[in-house]
Amino acid sequence: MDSESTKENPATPTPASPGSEKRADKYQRILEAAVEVIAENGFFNARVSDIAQRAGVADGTIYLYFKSKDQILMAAISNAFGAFLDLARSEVKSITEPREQLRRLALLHLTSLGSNRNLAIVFQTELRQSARFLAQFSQHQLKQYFDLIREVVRAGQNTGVFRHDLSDKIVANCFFGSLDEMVTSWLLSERDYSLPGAADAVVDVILGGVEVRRHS
Amino acid sequence: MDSESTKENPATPTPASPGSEKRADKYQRILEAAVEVIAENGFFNARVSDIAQRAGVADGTIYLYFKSKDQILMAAISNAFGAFLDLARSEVKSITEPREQLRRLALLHLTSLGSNRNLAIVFQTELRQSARFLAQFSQHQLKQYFDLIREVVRAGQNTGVFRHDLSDKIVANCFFGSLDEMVTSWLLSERDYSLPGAADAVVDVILGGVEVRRHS
Amino acid sequence: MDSESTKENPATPTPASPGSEKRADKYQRILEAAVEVIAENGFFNARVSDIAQRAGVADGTIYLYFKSKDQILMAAISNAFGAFLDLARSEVKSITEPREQLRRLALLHLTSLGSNRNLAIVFQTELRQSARFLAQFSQHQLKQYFDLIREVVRAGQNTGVFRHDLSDKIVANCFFGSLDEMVTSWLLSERDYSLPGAADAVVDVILGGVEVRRHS
Amino acid sequence: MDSESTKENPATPTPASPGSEKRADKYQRILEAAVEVIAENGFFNARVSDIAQRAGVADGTIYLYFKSKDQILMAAISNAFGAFLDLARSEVKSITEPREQLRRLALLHLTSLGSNRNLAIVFQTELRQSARFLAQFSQHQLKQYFDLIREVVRAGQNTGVFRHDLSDKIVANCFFGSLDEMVTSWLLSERDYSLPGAADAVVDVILGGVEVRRHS
DNA sequence: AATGAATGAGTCTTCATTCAT
DNA sequence: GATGAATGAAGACTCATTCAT
Repeated sequence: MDSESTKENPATPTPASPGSEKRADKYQRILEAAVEVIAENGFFNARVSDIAQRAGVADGTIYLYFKSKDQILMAAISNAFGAFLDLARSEVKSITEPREQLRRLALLHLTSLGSNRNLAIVFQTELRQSARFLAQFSQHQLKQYFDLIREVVRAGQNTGVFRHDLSDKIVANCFFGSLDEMVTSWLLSERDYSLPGAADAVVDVILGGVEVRRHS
Repeated sequence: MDSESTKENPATPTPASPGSEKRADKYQRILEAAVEVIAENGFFNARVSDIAQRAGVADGTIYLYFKSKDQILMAAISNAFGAFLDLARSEVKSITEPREQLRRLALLHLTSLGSNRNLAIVFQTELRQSARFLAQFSQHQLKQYFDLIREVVRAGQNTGVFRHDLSDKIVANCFFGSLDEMVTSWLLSERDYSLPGAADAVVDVILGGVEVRRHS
Repeated sequence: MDSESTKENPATPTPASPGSEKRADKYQRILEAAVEVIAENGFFNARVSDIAQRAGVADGTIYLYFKSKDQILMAAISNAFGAFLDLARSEVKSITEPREQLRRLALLHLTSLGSNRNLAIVFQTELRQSARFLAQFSQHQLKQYFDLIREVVRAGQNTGVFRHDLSDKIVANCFFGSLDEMVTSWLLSERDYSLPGAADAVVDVILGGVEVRRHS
Repeated sequence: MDSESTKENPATPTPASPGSEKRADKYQRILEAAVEVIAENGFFNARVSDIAQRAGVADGTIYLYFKSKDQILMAAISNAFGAFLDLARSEVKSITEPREQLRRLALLHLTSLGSNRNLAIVFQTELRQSARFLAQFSQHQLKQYFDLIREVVRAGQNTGVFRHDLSDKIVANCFFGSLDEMVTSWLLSERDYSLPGAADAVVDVILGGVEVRRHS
């Protein structure tokens, strides 16, 4: 995690030299192994040799696909989040009602992370391990997710279903922060309940508020 | 969560032998140095010798006060958060109106972290660096903060000002998650705006919801 | 010691199976690439894959022609020095006057290394990198060069043009050492002067000595 | 031996922080151990852990005294050569006759390296391992030795005992190269003869030349 | 014969921790 | 109690060599 080593573009969803299907397969195996090992030990305590072993390759092979240990985490997160972002965009496009759009996003968010505990751990804990990492990722991909949410919010405001007196940025922060905290809370609990099942409740709070609505 | 606010709180582990004031002073200096160094470099890249230097003590002296590097981080967080928790409890006690109580908590949350950037970094990123740390902290201290929030929520429900159809746990998650995300977002931004100034807006979303209220 | 001069000489180890001209060609290309890469990076920092790339062959192909990285350096030096030795013997044979023979050897020595900087670097620095290499080379090939010089010296002594009170071994050492140092010195300088141009001056010192000759 | 790692000043004859006599002692022990291990294995094949073991310290201790493996070699050579250079200057100052001065320098040169085989190996082989090393060392210390020789030569020319038609630079190269080659040759031989014993013979060649002096 | 992806042994360096002073 | 020199375990990364294709 030298400052030097984080300069490069973290998003390399494809192997350096495309090569055969075998190559792409090995790339994926390493990525998946990395997520597992990192989830179990944390990034700094994860040994490259453990990732190699889990992926079923030799230590040196890792470096045919990734420049450094840092790059593995970057790639794993970029890879997974890129897929999530595509899904999120599809969901939003498939419907037009802003409230329903937020509901779908919440469900996708909780489903995606609720179905892959290791990935959830990496997202909720490792991603934030350093301000540097977070800042980089934030600027590249997380920002796009926030922008998507903010667009939905602004659309809702324009349609007249959402309040105009709220900053779309703050609403997006509340929406994302609430979901994020649900995931963290779920991870730290016994996880004996369904995370996606909480989507409606969260959206209910964000949309409807906590206060009792008086029919004044 | 200023350094001033840490004078006395039950969650702060005291030095092995209470000893003189000098001892307590050195203990504090190490803790403050740790927060600075960790905020600057991240926990894993922070060297114990750097913390010692910043605190103005020898490397070995650190180990007269703390068992390990891990323990320093734990103690620093416990120490600061304990002080915060004391303040939070005072605020809640000082008034009775649940909506105002939430408002005060939000303001305290954002003020505490907004006034000490290093501490904010440690909370938002380093604390979460590993599931291990987070789990420990979560069970011991964060839970008490959540419980405080949940009590306020339930009180509001009992008073009839908050909706009964919401889980206090989920509301607490949304409340905390929203504030938490505001802090993270602020850290990653240029920080050219006042974090406490956003407290009302966040509470407004959580209390009033995003949807336009009809039948007014 | 130009690449031209290496066509045929007995000291060049030939490929395992003589095979086609293509094979011999590839062998030569690897050798030349090795000298270039080693001159640029030093033997230990020269990677076999770099040599392969420079030679336009695959990494593995190197090992069809050479047993190990060490062997490449040995072969490259043997190859080049063998060619030089052939030339040196021809020069000596072509004339009979000992002083002129030494003069021709000096000129050949400085011309050969002065016209191929990479080879000069390999000779002056890489060959001596380890006592192991130097000892091997010294016993096999350099000794023949020294023997040639010593023969000339002894011939001169027998003819009466050279002093009898000097050990031919020490004279050979001085002759070779002087030339050798001229090359090293030239390599480390800006190389803005002609190395062969210094041949006469060196021979002048060795033959005539530094002292002013009285009784003239 | 990265290009980066050779930028720093190679001459650090004293420990980073002076400290006690013990510290200086350990510094010397490491330096001596380094010369031994490097002489036996060559610089690239010498392991830092071997140097540590030979010096009777832990691996990590090496790095309290030297920045890198490279720096150890640099320091060892600088250290030894610096001492030699001081002696050489003393010798030259102690007398005034140029021929005698050269004779003393030759004797010192061969005695110094002839009495410490390991140091001789490091000088004759490791020092030249890379043009980079050689260039650096050459510019800083070896140049001073050459300058000393050249001054003696010029003094001799001014006094009228040495020929005026010779470049002092070339004479110095011949003088040094001859001695240097004597050492190399001695190292590669069985070393069953005395190296200093050859000093007079070498000086005899350089001063008197190989040609028979005719009383024309 | 040629390839080049894969291997895995090898090592420099860091730094948390200890302990003699 | 305080020091800081010393320790030594640990691990990311390189690259000569192999071998299935």
